[in-house]
Amino acid sequence: MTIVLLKAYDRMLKHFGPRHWWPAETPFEVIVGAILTQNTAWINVEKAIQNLKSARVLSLKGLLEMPEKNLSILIRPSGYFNLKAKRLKSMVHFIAETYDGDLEKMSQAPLQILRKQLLNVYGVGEETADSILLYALGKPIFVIDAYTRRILSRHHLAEPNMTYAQIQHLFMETLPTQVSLFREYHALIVETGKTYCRRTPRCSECPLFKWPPPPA
DNA sequence: CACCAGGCAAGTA
DNA sequence: TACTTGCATGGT
Repeated sequence: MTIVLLKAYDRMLKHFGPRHWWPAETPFEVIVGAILTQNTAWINVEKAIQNLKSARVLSLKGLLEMPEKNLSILIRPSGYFNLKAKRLKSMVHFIAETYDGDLEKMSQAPLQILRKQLLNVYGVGEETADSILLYALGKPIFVIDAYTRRILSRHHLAEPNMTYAQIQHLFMETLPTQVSLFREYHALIVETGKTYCRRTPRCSECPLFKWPPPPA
């Protein structure tokens, strides 16, 4: 499995080049984006983020002070706006209360402690928690998303009914524990997924096509 | 027009 | 534990 995953990485890297993810200017923006992108096309998240920037509230203090109702109007383009406004509020309250609003301080905490705390925040599940840990806080944990599942499944490397933890272990017990690798690998999976592995795929042009084991 | 996009929580059995 | 459903905009 080690060779298989590293080979897949090489192919995607050669095809797309380094991604330098996550597409955000600050760690705080990563956290906001991680919540806004839940089951949502990134293009719509960009519009919501831009609205927050234009309103000059894309900061912990800005979101803390803004009424939830106003916030929901700004993030409207990202969909589920009432729900996500509540989730963003929960997140900034958690950071303010637990780490004094200091992401630098937050990133000093141990990975497993942080992960449990994040999963305890309303609106944060495993993927969102791990995205924040890896891309905002620099913690070595591998992010599993819909594209990861779909790509592995189509190449017969995993069953569709495997749990998040099982897929995550597959990567983390196989790859060297390195933040830069985990970041780049997941970024390449998303790029490959977006371009070639949607529900209606373009397998023949995918960098992982005709590579063992091939898609059905 | 129908379908889908980088999930999650709450409800049901 | 293992499903099902609501949440919502914008692009194809």
